[in-house]
Amino acid sequence: MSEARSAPVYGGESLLFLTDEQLRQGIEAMFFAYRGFTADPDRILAEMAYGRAHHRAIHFINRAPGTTVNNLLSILGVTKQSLNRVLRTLIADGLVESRVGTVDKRERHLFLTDAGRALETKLSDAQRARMRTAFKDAGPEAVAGFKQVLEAMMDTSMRRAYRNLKDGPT
Amino acid sequence: MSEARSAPVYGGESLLFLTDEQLRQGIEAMFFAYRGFTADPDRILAEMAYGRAHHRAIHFINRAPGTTVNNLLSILGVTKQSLNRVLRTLIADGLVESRVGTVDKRERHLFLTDAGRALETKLSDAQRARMRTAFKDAGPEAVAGFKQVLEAMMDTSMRRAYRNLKDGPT
DNA sequence: AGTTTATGTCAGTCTTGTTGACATTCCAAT
DNA sequence: ATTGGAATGTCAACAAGACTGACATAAACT
Repeated sequence: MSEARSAPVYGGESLLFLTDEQLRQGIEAMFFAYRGFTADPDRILAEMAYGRAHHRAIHFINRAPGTTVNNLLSILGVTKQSLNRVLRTLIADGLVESRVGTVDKRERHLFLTDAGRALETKLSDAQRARMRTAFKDAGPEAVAGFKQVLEAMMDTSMRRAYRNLKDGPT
Repeated sequence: MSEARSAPVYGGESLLFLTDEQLRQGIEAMFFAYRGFTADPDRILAEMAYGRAHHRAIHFINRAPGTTVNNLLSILGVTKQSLNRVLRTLIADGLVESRVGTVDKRERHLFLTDAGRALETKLSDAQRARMRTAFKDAGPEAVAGFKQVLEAMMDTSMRRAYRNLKDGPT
């Protein structure tokens, strides 16, 4: 169907993974895989009145308990108004607790309640199950490559945030 | 911050990539990388009156010229109403052409016009540039692993669609 | 002839994002 | 002590893009 398929580019074995066809495959792999990636938690969230935005907030509050709204904002990359709507419902529903900062009282520190942690577990269990299967099927070396490429694909600021969560703040 | 970080799990080198901490990292890597993945075309689309949905339609029409609406529907995983709105504007703007099927006249076969192909090139150039850099930085083996994990993460039906586009229909 | 399929369209709803405007609180510098 | 700016919250309005449900049309199949 595509030209590149019927007429392969000869550029040495080591460069073949940079052909337009290879890059297109990477793009499509990302598209289809991301759908699978979100499918399981989405099903759970649909049963409640929540969406993906709630999941993201819950995930990162669990990951970095006590994080400020501003910090969460920069990780999620949305406006404060958008996040605030999500947080308001989560707080009202008793899944998230917002504590006024002791050092700086303008800041709100966010924590999951027991109910919030329960939902987080339920959601991430579903998501991790798929990730676990994929990791197991592909093997450790593939997983290392997977993370390497994804990290290289991030914006610089997001790579910082990612490494910060991964290795802890320096 | 997390237990798993301060107290690593000893389960043999070959299983360490299946710890909850490793899986969480995979989840976050997907989240942050997907943002980078869509960032460049999103910027271009924002200048026009288009969004990510238009990009997806254009991408797959370009990838499989002459595809039917129904086929595109199953690849994109949206409702016909949702796709129709996007297609209507693309056809009205002269980027996509819809031809009545010769064999089955109920079907509409979709093609990009010259203008549509021009936009497709512009969008995918931006997206491939990032992918190319990421691939080059990570190296061929990492790329192989990247694709392997992503493929394992897809739903079965999406994996079929992906392979179909990748290797051509059997 | 009747049913199913492919497509299109109208109407209404929901989530999640956006901007802009404005209030409150509080730290920090003058 | 006052003023300026930062962090947060809230209101309103809006748009994209997904959804459901209902209905129309034409073509194909049985």
